[in-house]
Amino acid sequence: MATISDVAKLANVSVATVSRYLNDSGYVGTKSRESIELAIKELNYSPSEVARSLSTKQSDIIGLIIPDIKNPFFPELARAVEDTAFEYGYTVILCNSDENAEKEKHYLQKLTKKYVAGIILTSIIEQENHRQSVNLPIVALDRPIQSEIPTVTTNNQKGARLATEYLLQCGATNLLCMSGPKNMTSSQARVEGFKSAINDKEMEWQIIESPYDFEMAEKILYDYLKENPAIDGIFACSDASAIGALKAAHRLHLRIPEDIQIVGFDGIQIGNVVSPGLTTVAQNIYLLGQTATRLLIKQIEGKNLTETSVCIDPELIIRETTRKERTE
Amino acid sequence: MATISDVAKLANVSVATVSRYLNDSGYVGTKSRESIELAIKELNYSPSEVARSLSTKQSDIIGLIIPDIKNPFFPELARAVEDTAFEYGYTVILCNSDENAEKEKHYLQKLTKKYVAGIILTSIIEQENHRQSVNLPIVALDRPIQSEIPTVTTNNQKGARLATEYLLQCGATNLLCMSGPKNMTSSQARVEGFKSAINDKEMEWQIIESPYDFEMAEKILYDYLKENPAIDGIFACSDASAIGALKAAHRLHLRIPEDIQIVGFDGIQIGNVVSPGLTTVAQNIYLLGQTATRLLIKQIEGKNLTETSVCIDPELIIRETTRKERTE
DNA sequence: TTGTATGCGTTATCAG
DNA sequence: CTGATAACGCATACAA
Repeated sequence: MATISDVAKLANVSVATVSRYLNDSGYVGTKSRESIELAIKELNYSPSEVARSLSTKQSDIIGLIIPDIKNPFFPELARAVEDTAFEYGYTVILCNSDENAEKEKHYLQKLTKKYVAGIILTSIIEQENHRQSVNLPIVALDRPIQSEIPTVTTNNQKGARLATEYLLQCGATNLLCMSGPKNMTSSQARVEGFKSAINDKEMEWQIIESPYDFEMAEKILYDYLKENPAIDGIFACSDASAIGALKAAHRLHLRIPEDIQIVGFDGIQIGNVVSPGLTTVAQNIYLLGQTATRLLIKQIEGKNLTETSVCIDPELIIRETTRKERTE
Repeated sequence: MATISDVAKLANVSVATVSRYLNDSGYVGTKSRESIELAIKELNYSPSEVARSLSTKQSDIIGLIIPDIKNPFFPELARAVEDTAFEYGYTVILCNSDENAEKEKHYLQKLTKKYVAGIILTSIIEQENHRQSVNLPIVALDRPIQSEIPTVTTNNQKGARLATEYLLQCGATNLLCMSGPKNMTSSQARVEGFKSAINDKEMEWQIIESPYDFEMAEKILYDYLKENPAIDGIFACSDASAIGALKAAHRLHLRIPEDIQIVGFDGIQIGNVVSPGLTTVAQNIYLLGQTATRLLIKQIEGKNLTETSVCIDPELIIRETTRKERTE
């Protein structure tokens, strides 16, 4: 690996000049420029980012901390982040926190030691004072952390309301809301949305908690539906649990959507391959990741943020787990 | 951020001693040790990995280059890599190459500039001399690159043979093999496996090419099945195309598995949520990633490899897109 | 057992 | 416009 001083020697100039050329900071004469360019070609030189980092105390690495890339929501998000990072010349380190506070902290520290330029965080830890422990640009994704930290989220409440209202329009009269883990603010917001749609309507409804996991959801719902056969509409706070519900309903020989209707939340691809196709409130996952990354890079590059937080509207995608809307 | 010399000062020793303590290389007296430990606590010191990298010309970063994290095969793989890396104290940079040679090269160079410790590569570029262009530990994953580079793959041929033989046992008599892109060696191997199972049996069979993509596969197969209604068994070289085939068959009102049977390849999660559940040749994706990472780390740490390449057997998972095997 | 000095590859300051 | 040179934070050979 050739170094900057190799280039300098070959080009008969000083390293300072080469450095100036590389970063086009300051002047560099035409002659010098030419010989430098030649030397760089000659030596196939390319600057060491590590040395550069040490000097500038910055790198072009972005840390992305998510719960689990296997969770079907995150690949698309990660992809959006990586694409956007790539576009701006950054590179991303992937960290799976498993919703585990210890692991999350570990990564936060590790990333700091690497002089990463900034961090995108999908965190469960809400009470923790992240900004204090790491003195870096951060943006919270999908789940808000603290008021001071820029956040990109979906309008969960609105989405949930949309879903629930649609379910009612489609004739459901006895609703079940499958919430996510209680400590997730996004799940809380979705439950709120559900309630706001029910509002004061006189009808049967109930809420149960279920993890965002196919199999767990299936198990829980199988038992629950057996005990509560009157339920004819389900709003699940995630597509994962919606699909679990779908399977449970199948096992109970319930016809979908005739006997029971289901609406999910997230808009992950699987919802479209399952049959019947899952009606769901789709988050704009790609936009979410892209926006977060752009917000982060703006911070990194010192531009002050005009918008400190952004909330993206989800969209109801109607497929086959709901009946046709009645347009009387 | 405290530095090593801050610690040295506070502990009343030299930086060299602190450094020795940190890496426990060389001697360090009990007294020094104690005061150093104290100072480190005091200052909440933690060494800069960047400076360390510059000095040692090594880092604890592993580069992972894959086609697309959105492709449902890769999240699990990436997770395995990350888990294993984490276990050994490494960290991973995620790169999506989009099967694009330019992008792949770009990342290869970029990673080199970062002094990454090694690279795990799922490459399409077979003719390229990777090892030459980057002088780093590399291991090829899923798809072999060059003979000299350690490779971790699934036994594709064997898996495909298994699948095809099973299809025959289940009574299929007119087979279609949906291959992947021609230039993928893994797809080639699977086609070979298919052929070897057919061997000299007198029967109808044909091969068509289809990308590993739900929608494309569905489109292609819809047209094809319409023209060739006699086909009663499909071996798809990927679960993605198998699922596409499933949807196409649905649209044509073919009953599965009564009218047409399908076996996929990969063992991605979606295969289990789709209905009917997809019979498939499951790769041990996690083991694949874990093995590759271990192999890489061994190289990085200078241990010579006893096994330069490993080939993992896949497993036939029987679900509902095939009929019961006839045990006459 | 410990400290000094030098190098790792860049950037950046400050004289020329 | 250009060139020394200190600094970035750490590792390490060599002395002491």
